[in-house]
Amino acid sequence: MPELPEVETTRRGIADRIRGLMVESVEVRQFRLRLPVPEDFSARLEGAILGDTLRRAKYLIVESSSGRLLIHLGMSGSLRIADPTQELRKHDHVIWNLEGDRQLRYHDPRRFGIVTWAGTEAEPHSLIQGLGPEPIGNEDLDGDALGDHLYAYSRKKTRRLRDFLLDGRVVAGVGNIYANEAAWRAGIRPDRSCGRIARQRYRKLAHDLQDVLQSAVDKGGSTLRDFVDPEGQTGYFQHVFNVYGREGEPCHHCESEIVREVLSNRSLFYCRQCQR
DNA sequence: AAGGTAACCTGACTGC
DNA sequence: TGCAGTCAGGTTACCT
Repeated sequence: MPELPEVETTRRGIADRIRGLMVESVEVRQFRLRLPVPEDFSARLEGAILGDTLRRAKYLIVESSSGRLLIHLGMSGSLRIADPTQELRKHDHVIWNLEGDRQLRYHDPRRFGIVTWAGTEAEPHSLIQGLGPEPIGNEDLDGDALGDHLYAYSRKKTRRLRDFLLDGRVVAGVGNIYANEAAWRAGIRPDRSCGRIARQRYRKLAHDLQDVLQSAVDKGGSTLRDFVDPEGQTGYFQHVFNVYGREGEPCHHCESEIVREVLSNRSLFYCRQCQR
C-alpha cells in the first residue's frame, strides 16, 4: 500500500537490517513484474555486500557491491525482513537470502511493482531520470520554494491540479491520497486548472503538502513499525484522512458532505464549500 | 506539446 | 454460495 510515506517507512524499516550483509543467494519466483526481473539478477548478486537503502520518489535504491538495485512497490507491493523458516506466501516473488539466516522478501499480488538494476549514479535507470524535486526531506526546498516551483511549472498548463500533482516530473512521489488531502488543506478544488492558480495559493498548497506527507511519515514510523518485522504483520495505515475515502461524510471544517468525482479514471474527493 | 485513455494484474467487496 | 461487476495506494505507452 505504498504512498511516499509508506515507501519511506519501508526504507527506514529495512535499511539498518540489511546494510553490510552478504547476499548468499537470490531466488526469483516470478520474473514477470511491471518490467521483467533481469535474467542476471540472481547470479550477479550472489556474494555481493549490501550497502545503504535510499529513496527517490516512490523508488527504493539499495546499494550493493555488484551494483545498485531499484525497487518499486507499485500498487500492492511490500518488502519484509523474514526468517527463512517462515512459510512463503503466495506472491512472494523475490527472496534475498542474506547472511545470518535473514531474508528480504518482495511481495506483490498485483505485480505492478519493479525489481531491477538501478544503473549507476552517472547513468541511472530511465525510470529515475527526470523526476521532480522531493517534496520532503529536501533542505534546499522549503514550502515557499516548492510553491514557487509549482507556480512556475504550471503556467499556461490546463490540466487539473490533482493530475498536475501526480506527475512525477513536477514533484516526486505524490500519490492520489496526498494530492487530495493537500488540496483540501489548501482550500483548492482538485479539479481546478493548474495554470490558473495564484502563487500565494501554491505556496500554501506546498506547505500543506509537506505537512501532510511529513506527518504521515512520522505516524508511519510508529503505526507501520511491524511492516518489515520478522514476526510481521503488514500493518495497514491507520490514518485519519480529511477527504480521501470520505464520500458523503461531513467535512471536518464546515460539516458539508465530502463529494467524490472521477477524473482520469481515479477518484477525487473534496469539499464543495471549503475548496474553491 | 500537452493531455486524456487504456493497459498492466489480483483481490476485496457489493449486490443480485 | 456463487457470479458479475466495481474499485484500488502507480506508471507509462499510445493515441489525438
